[in-house]
Amino acid sequence: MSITVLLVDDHPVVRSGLRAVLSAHPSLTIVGEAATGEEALSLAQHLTPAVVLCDLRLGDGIDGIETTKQLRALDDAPIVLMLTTFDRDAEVIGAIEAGAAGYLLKDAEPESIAEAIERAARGEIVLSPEHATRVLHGVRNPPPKLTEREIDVLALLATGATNREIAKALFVTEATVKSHLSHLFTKLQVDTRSKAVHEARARGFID
Amino acid sequence: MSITVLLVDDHPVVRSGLRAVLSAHPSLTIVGEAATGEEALSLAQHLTPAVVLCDLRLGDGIDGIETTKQLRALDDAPIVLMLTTFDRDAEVIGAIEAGAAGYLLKDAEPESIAEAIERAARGEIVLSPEHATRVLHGVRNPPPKLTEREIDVLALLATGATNREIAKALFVTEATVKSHLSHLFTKLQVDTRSKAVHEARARGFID
DNA sequence: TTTCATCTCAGCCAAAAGGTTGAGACGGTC
DNA sequence: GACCGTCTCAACCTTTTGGCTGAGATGAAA
Repeated sequence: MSITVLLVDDHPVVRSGLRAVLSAHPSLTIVGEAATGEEALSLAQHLTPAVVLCDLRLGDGIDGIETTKQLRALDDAPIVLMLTTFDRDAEVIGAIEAGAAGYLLKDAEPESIAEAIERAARGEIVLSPEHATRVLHGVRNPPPKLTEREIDVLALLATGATNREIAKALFVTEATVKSHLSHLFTKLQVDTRSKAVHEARARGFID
Repeated sequence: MSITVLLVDDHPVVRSGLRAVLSAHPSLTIVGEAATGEEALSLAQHLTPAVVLCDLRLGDGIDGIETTKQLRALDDAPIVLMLTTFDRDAEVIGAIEAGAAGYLLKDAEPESIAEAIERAARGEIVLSPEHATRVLHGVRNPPPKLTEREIDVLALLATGATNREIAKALFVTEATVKSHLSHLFTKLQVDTRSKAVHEARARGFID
């Protein structure tokens, strides 16, 4: 009995590569490909694959995390494995929270990708030791929840904006910006704007 | 007469994808694959491919730019096409300066990748209109040359370090750090450390 | 030799950033 | 109604940053 797999990646070349690599395994059958999250959801409903291999970044439209959430909410919910180029703490944790059964790096060997799919299909959680550690750590030290306004400030901060510029852009006073910044610093455990940007980047809050 | 192509990418999946996509074109013949720059140089000498399709980032070892330089210095120098996920000004210009005949984004359609190889093999320069514009712009506005010490400071700056921390790390006084920063600001045409980091990132000086 | 770039450092001053405390308004929740 | 989180703002103060000018040491290049 072959495991049915749906590939989701916005890069045609990567899809072809995965298809080439995985079709060498008789235990896997690729039943479809999607380039966007929307397409993935539509195809998953029609094809009811056992496993969806989904890129975290999907160009336009909904992202991999959101796609995963919606896939897992389907009636015949497939097992979802996230595939990505980089590994960021916040994203790994986000993927697991969204219902993904695992998180794979694209530079993995073809063998280990196939093996991961098989293990996931058997109901196992597939994480590298480092990822597993970080997910557990993330559960113990949950990432701080930033408010909408704080994220607004953070986004502008990352562009190098001064408090005055941020204030003007958000239609508030500098005092308000400083207040948000103070909270951000506390939540991110830093004491300068530059460190805040660095930390936020490391944690995956910004790109 | 088929165009011989050598694939260079550190991701096995991407190599398989390119092979699958390009082997559909009878005018192209893939004669080899390499996962590192060193391997690429060795194979290029033995296989003398007409075109080398080379990823810009190659994990460990020498990077795509350096690989390109060395490939172009060979006796039977192949035409080099850079393949990359992101497009950064400094990298596009760097690739062209290193002797690459073009710069392709990985999310390109398979058709356009094959077409680009054919055009490059005919001696054309393959750049998207936006890239061409930016390369020309880069020639008119050459990117500022940063000194070693300035890059040291920049690297620490990007981690959110204060002047005092940078000074301590580099075994100089804060005055010296401020001096380097002043020069950096002038060269990057910014006026705050945060903007400097943002600008340096945008220009590809740091990741 | 002279010139030039680089790296180093100093002092001065104004502007920006950061810490602290406190507080009003609003909406949702218990 | 009381409580809490969020967003908003203010005053006060210290530290950090950035602009400016100037300058000594070194080494490479013209």
